[in-house]
Amino acid sequence: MPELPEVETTRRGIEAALKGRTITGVTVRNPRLRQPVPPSLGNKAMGQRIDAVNRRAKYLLIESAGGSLIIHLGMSGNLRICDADTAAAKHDHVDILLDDGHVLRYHDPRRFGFVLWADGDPLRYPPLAALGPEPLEADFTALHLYQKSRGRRRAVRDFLLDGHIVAGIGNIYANEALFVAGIDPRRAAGRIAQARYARLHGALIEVLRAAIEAGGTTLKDFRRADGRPGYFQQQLRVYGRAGLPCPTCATPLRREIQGQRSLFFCPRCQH
DNA sequence: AGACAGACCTGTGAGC
DNA sequence: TGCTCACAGGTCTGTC
Repeated sequence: MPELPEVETTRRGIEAALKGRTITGVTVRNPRLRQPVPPSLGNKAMGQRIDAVNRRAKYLLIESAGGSLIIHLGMSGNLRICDADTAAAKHDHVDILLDDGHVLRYHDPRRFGFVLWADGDPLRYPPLAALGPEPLEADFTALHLYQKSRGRRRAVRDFLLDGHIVAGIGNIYANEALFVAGIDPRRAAGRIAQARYARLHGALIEVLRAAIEAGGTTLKDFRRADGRPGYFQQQLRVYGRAGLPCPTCATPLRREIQGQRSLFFCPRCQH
């Protein structure tokens, strides 16, 4: 499910229910996530008062003075706020219990996500420390993209998916932004001119902002914390639309497999 | 250093 | 109805 807009939508949806609350317990129904839920998670989290709910790339950081929960939603995860007595459904793997009788419930059919605990600054957790800039923060610039791309022979779509270059871009929004910028997703990243990276930089920001505004994209699994879907799928220009007319020139959109993942693009508008 | 395949999982829809 | 196959929003690990 979740790329940056979906994780940010989730963050906004759970923040008010968590902030200022104290964790009173953790229920783990199935610890076998992509990284196993640590046995010590409950003891570490118990009694901690939640100060902030932050996001870095696609990671959610639920922070307290004594440490932080680091939650990743993988491909099919979601988080909901519900009452403690709400019956658990299939794939509801972890509950974080709160002192007001609510529960933060982690649901993930494919179990590609995880729930961890970091004792210190969660940004020092190695996968987080290695990430590139946040695309909606000021340190993400067109120049950064251009400079990082020099000498790279990989396709620009795969370059955008690399979190070390820019954080949080997944396959949907990489495809969408490349369409908006008029760039062929198969083109080598190192062979795109600086002016075109300026367009791509603007397109990424525009597409991500619009998707957050719409509450994310729900293709299948994604739900906001209150259970509602996102609505950005209605604004997708190319993703999942192979064979349908290009919104600009009406040429049928094309789908190709590259690096084991689908590309969607207009063969006429993108070069 | 960088590029790529493979691994981890379950569910769904298409085609037969 | 039921089987098999392809495919899905991510990212870590290992190999060349």
